[in-house]
Amino acid sequence: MKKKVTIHDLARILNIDSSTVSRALNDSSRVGVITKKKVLDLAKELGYQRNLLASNLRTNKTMTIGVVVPFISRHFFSEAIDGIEQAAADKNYRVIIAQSNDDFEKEKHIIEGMFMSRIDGLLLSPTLGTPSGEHLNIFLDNEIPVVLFDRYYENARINKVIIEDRNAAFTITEHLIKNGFKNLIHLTGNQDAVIYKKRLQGFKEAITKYNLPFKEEMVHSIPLLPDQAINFIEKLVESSDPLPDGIVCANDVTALAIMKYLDANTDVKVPEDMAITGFSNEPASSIIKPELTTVDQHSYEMGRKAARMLLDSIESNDDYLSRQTVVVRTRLIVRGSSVKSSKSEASLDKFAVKEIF
Amino acid sequence: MKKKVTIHDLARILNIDSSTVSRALNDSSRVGVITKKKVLDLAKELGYQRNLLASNLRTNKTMTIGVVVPFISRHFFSEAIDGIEQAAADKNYRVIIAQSNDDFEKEKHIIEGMFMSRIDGLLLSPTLGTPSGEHLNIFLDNEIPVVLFDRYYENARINKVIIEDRNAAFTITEHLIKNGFKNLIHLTGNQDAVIYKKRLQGFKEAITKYNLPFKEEMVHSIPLLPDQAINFIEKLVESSDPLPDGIVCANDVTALAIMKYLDANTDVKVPEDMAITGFSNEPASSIIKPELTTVDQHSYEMGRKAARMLLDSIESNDDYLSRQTVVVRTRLIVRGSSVKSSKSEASLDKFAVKEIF
DNA sequence: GAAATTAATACAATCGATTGTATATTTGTG
DNA sequence: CACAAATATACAATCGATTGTATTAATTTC
Repeated sequence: MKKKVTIHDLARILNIDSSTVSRALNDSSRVGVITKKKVLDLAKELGYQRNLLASNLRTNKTMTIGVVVPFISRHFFSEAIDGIEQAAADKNYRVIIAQSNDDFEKEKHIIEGMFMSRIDGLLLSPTLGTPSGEHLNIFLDNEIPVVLFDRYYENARINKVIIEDRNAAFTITEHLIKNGFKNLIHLTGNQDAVIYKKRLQGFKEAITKYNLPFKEEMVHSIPLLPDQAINFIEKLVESSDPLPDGIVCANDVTALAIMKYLDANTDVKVPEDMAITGFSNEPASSIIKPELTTVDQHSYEMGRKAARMLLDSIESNDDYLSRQTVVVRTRLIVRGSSVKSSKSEASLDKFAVKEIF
Repeated sequence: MKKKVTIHDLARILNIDSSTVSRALNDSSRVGVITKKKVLDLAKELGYQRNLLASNLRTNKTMTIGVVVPFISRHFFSEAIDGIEQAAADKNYRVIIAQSNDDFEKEKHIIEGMFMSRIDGLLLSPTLGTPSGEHLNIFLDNEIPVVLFDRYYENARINKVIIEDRNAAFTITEHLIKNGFKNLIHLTGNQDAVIYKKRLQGFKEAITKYNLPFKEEMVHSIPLLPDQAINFIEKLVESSDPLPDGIVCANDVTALAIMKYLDANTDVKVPEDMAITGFSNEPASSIIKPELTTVDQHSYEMGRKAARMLLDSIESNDDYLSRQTVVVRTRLIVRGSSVKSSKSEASLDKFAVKEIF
């Protein structure tokens, strides 16, 4: 690897001190216009690029925030990242992104790496099933701002931007009940994850509110991935008699997998025989037929809010300790998978959207 | 922000020199076991974390590679990133990811930032429609390895990992022709982008080979995004009489949008009245009904290969100049959108998969 | 036991940029 | 013109870690 151009090279060539070069490059008023021009011209000519390692080391600031999410490919997260990048760009911060693949050890490793790289702040949507965020202590102990988004730890005193999972799950379940589906089950994920716990609560509350019988067997907890969902629905169809007339899934990918399975391998029609709902509004949920009723989480907004909160924390070291939680509104998106075509609510506003809070 | 623990803090407390602390932390044989243990224990106790800015500055190595893609949410890219991360982890390299949103200025900005952060190598899938990679010169001039993947510049002497776009497009078009679709059109993107140019070539070659008439009107070039595709198909259905009986789309998202549109707003049935094919095998392409015939690009493999190539370049400074191009095999995935259910090829192997190259 | 090795640690320079202080030069003021 | 103020630049320390060289202490060898 070749030696890169440094301010010292520029200084030597121009016969001036490197401090003057540095100030010229930073457009300081302490350098004369002629010298400044000479420096800038030469820098351009030689392709000088500031060494951020040196610069950041000296200034103790990297103007960089780290973002760690479970899967960058999930629509929710990639949209959120768009929002984060927007907010960061507004304040001239760089963003570095990494994914944990929902693997706690990987998350820990990434976070340590980011700490060692001295990022100015961290945005994290943590691995599911990790009840406490102790690995974040390097950041917290060193007073480097951290903001969690979407996923979070129930008791940790960390800034966060979240949705009202309980409420959203309540509303989507209520929607099913009002549309005549009364024999519901709930497909949920790891109950150590707050978001799934809350969604289950919402489901249960809706059942209870409408005086339907709640039984533990109505709740099935599995890793919320497509193949697991297929295993689940396969067994359900074989064994369960009568079948439930509605499944409230805690995410979209499982809902989609179930719909695909039912269509390809059974006579069960969605929504006539069974309604299906998801959670997150992945793009594929409006590709499938019938389209999937789901909850939109305003991912872009959420990312932007979380980033703003983080940047505020970074720039005002003082009130950093005032931990806050921002709750982002969600939207129920009613689509074909949950309304029998004859139904009134359905025909009236087939693609109804309802803000939940 | 609090002062972070440094090797000098550890040195002062233990009454030894910071160089000894450094060597102890790096498990050098030049430090006695007792001292080593004392250092390690204290480091743990105080939560010491190496400052990579300082370390990398001194060693002139960051053990980090940068990855820049147009959209991290596209299945192809996120899978490729998985492959990259795997290959990098094998060699203890960190990966930082950024997305250009297919915006050249943003890409340039990101790349400059990565250069200033002194990454050891760059993996890039560049913005479409930028015919030359001059902004990569900072890297090339400084002999920092760059590997392009999927998208590339036609004439640049840069290592790359690509697919045989022409061949793949030829095969998918040929597949349509063999299945009785002979009045085909091609929906393509920006012709400054090599990949789309090659796909068009492949389309044209197949048409020619089977002695079908080729007319320029058969090719439609638009920004390959869903809403643009809907505009296109809307006008096509209105104006064109007779309609083509097949559309070869240069990517999946436009193919999906077209299928959705036809199903919701017209009587045109896929594939009976019109076959549709895509390119890239996005997850939604197997969610839609009928499922979408498309080309799989072995994205994970491609990412891994590209990363390996990059890491090899990084670790052997000598033969860096031997530019090479690796071509990854593609697979034709035949699904429902291109085979009339009565057709023989269809019934024989409905979900046929064919390696192309 | 004295000289020669080896082991363990200290000293000091360095990576590239920033920044407070000092110095030299120019300009302005009465 | 002499002195103060402003301008332009140089000097030197610093950020935190690494690393070549020097020094001291401990061990081995004959």
